[in-house]
Amino acid sequence: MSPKQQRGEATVELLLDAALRLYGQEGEQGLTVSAVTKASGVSLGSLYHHFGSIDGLVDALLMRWLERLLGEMVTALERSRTARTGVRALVRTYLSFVREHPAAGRLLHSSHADRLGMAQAKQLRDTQEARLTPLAGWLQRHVDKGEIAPLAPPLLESLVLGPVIGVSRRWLAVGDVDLDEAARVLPERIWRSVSTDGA
Amino acid sequence: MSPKQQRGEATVELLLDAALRLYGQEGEQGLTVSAVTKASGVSLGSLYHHFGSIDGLVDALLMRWLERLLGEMVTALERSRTARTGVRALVRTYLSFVREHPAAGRLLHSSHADRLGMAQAKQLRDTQEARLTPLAGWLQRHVDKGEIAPLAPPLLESLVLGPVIGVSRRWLAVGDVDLDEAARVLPERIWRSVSTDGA
DNA sequence: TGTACATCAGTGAACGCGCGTTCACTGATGTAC
DNA sequence: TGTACATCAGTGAACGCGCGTTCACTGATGTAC
Repeated sequence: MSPKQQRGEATVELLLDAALRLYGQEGEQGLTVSAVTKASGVSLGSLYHHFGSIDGLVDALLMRWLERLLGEMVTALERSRTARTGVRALVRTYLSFVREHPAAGRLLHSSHADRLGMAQAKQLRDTQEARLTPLAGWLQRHVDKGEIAPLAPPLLESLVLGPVIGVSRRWLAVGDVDLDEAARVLPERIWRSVSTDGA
Repeated sequence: MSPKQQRGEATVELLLDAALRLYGQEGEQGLTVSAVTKASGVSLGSLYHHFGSIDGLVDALLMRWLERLLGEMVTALERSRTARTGVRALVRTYLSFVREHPAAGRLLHSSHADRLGMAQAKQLRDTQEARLTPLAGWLQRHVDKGEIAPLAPPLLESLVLGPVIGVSRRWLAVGDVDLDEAARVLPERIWRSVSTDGA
């Protein structure tokens, strides 16, 4: 799957970069074989040599950016000692990632991502295990400590990431939301929704 | 746009129903002209007579179901007196809508919906004005009363609907979440995140 | 009530276009001896 | 260090398929007089 010669890696890089650029400009319908080859300057045959199909290329692109996002989130968590600072850091990390990589953000919210999550849930979890294990572990520790409410993990995930994704999608699609304000306000309110304390 | 003879309405109904059914079974790529005509039994020419294009049909389908969802949410709100019961009712209404109409839920979360929201934000707001005005009014009233935190409306919307959409998407795509548990747990936790009270 | 006529609704063959993919081939790279 | 060779990487013409759309036409409906 991965190139065994140096020039191969450069080609793969050119293709993935061009694909993301196109996705940012044109959306899903911009990701055609001819558009990607033209934008990257790489030949049609090379694309097929490295990715096998256009879906293979898109899957690889998704994986690459999912790994980067998860990597940043794990890093943010590892710097946090309490559950509260951790949750707040997650929220801020996600928002700044999307601000910095809007096209990647769009991609990760797209139906391609859903399709990948559906078709290859197991494979995805294997591939991203290095990222997901620390996340799950951190969560479990703070649930055990009684700081985070003992809900099913998907519910906790939705409570934390749901509003962040909502704001991100809106910022990307409509633009009528202030990311700075969101980064100021959301972390504490989201923390409230998953903490054990309170009302 | 809308049919001027009775039999026209029936045809439109057949087409929209078939399209939703296909979308539920096959996803976006199932929504082709030939698939819709075959599944509906309606001729190709009739489809173009009523909708002008396949995108026109999909847009109409989206509008129809968006209106139904918003309608149910407005109804739920009108039955609620306090901000807390209102927010909780919104959450539960959304979840039961998705449970009852999974294909429509998928459609409303799709990139088609984003595209519509982006391209026609203004037109959408005009078309759905009858639904959106009561929602915005309800929100403003309870912000004024000091029950709901005075945040920008898109942020409030994300805090309330974000987790619900997150859970719905996950239920639709992966299925590893219990909607009953979500309906039990989420309303109160979401309420916490938007209420003025507390920590 | 009857008739003429404009409009609406429905039909399906035909078209062209752009898509993803294949394939036979050339050239570059790295390795074994 | 030199050479032979297997493998990897890159190339682009060609293909076929399914897509959305057009269009000339027939039939049904409703309305005016």
